[in-house]
Amino acid sequence: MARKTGSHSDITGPKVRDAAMRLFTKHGYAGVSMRQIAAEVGVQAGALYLYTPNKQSLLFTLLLEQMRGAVEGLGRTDLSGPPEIQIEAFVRAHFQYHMGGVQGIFIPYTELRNLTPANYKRLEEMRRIYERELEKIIHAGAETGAFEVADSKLSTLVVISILNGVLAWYRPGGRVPLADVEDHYVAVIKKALSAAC
Amino acid sequence: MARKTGSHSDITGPKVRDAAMRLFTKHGYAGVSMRQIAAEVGVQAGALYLYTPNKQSLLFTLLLEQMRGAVEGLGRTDLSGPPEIQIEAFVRAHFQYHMGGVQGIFIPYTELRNLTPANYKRLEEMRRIYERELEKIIHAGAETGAFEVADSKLSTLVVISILNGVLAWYRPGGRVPLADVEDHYVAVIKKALSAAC
DNA sequence: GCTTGAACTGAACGCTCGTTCATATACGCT
DNA sequence: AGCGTATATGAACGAGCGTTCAGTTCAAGC
Repeated sequence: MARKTGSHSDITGPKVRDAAMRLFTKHGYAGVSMRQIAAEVGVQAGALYLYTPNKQSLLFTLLLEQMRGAVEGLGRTDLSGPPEIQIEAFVRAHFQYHMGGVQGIFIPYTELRNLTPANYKRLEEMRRIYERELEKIIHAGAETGAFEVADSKLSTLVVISILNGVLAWYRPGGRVPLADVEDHYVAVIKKALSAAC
Repeated sequence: MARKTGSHSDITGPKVRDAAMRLFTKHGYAGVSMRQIAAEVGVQAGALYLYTPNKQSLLFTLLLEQMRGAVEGLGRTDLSGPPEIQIEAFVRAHFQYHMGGVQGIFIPYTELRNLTPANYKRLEEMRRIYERELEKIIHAGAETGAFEVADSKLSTLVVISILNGVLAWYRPGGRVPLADVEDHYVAVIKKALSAAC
């Protein structure tokens, strides 16, 4: 047996990425073997190497696509107007890209630790771009008095961690619809940045 | 060579737990080998099995101690008074136990996925106790009108994820002292639960 | 000082890992 | 219809995995 009927790289390629994405998300990079990914695709392990030079590169590519998508999504977002409006747009853009993707599969940023130093550095730069955008909003809000934040860098870290925290608990098909969760987070973050009542 | 000079289980035992804790936290359960842990302790891999029946049990024990400590710490906390005071006490208790431990090493709850189903179930029950305590506070606040939350179960999830998010980014010795971070989180969570301004 | 048991070594076990490669088959093109 | 190549198999590689164990050494009690 060798090549299978109906096999095509346009089909198998995405299947490989999907399977890797799903498994990395569920079990973590170190907890997933190439043979597991291959089994999920319905192929032998060796065949994966037609689609990726190695396991590390597979993770890196997926994370890179994710980060690029997030940054691009932010680029398409209208971040004008007063800070309260800007922050809402940011939160909604973050939600839309991170949660609205293909059936809510998103490799957590924790997996960045499994990258080689060189690969890590590359993604870290993209992440910085993303977070810088948020920091600008918060800083502007602090200047105008729209927000009450003692330390805008600290507040940025907190808001980012709040947003990423959704990935840790939200599962599609749960009791609360995603749109409601999004609204809830918009409200929470706006209040968190606002002046105390 | 066999037994080493000055060797004693009272010394090696804690060393094993410390090393495992540190490495599991940094690289994740699947990313750490027994030989790595042994090397960190300064011992051969076989010697670890004097202190744990297997790798899985090592993780389980550590996570169990953590959860038990968290629940006990909460038990020692005075959770009386109005909801705004209660929630502050809860946040501070959470911080004190999760961040104030031995040089800030704390295995993230993400590692729960590496437990066997039986072990997972046991810890999940303890976590439920912990979160139930928070939910009671939020629910009480919603009843009295001290908090403005549309869905107290959802708010509980969000607050828990916010609190656990600290572990993802905070590193001891950073720019902002831990006490300031704690105050910041107290303020953020109180505002997040409060009525909109 | 001798004996006994606790603490550890170092080698080995069977497996699984990531990766390579000779080989085989199905597809696309002429 | 037949050729070339894209797509796969399946066996194999060395390395590392978790775990076991016979053997060795140190420490402590009599």
